[in-house]
Amino acid sequence: MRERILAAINAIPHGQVLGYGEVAARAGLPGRARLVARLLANNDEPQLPWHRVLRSDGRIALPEGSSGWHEQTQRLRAEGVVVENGRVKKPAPPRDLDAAVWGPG
DNA sequence: AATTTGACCCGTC
DNA sequence: AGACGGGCCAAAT
Repeated sequence: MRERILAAINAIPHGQVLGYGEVAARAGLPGRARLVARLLANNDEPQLPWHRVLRSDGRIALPEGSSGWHEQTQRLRAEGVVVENGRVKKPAPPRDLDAAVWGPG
């Protein structure tokens, strides 16, 4: 299942972000958000786009001021994501409502 | 083995 | 927006 979660995180498109819960759900593990967090805390894959994973509030999960916090903030900004005061604005919502309902197509 | 801890989430107030 | 309680599960004490 670990690979499942890693795959879900790897599946996050550039410039888009996802919540732990959503990642867990996409990985087939609804309610196991903490498990995702655990994996990231023990992330072995250096290329893993962990910076695209946020809290459901759109806030960065790491404590503000910590190196990881800066890391995630910078990486997100590098992808065009607007980060302010440790929180992400508009957590990459679908542009079209139809697309959200009917899927990306 | 019991309790605490941790990159969390949801409903409710 | 923020605070509370309940759920979830594996590692660390």
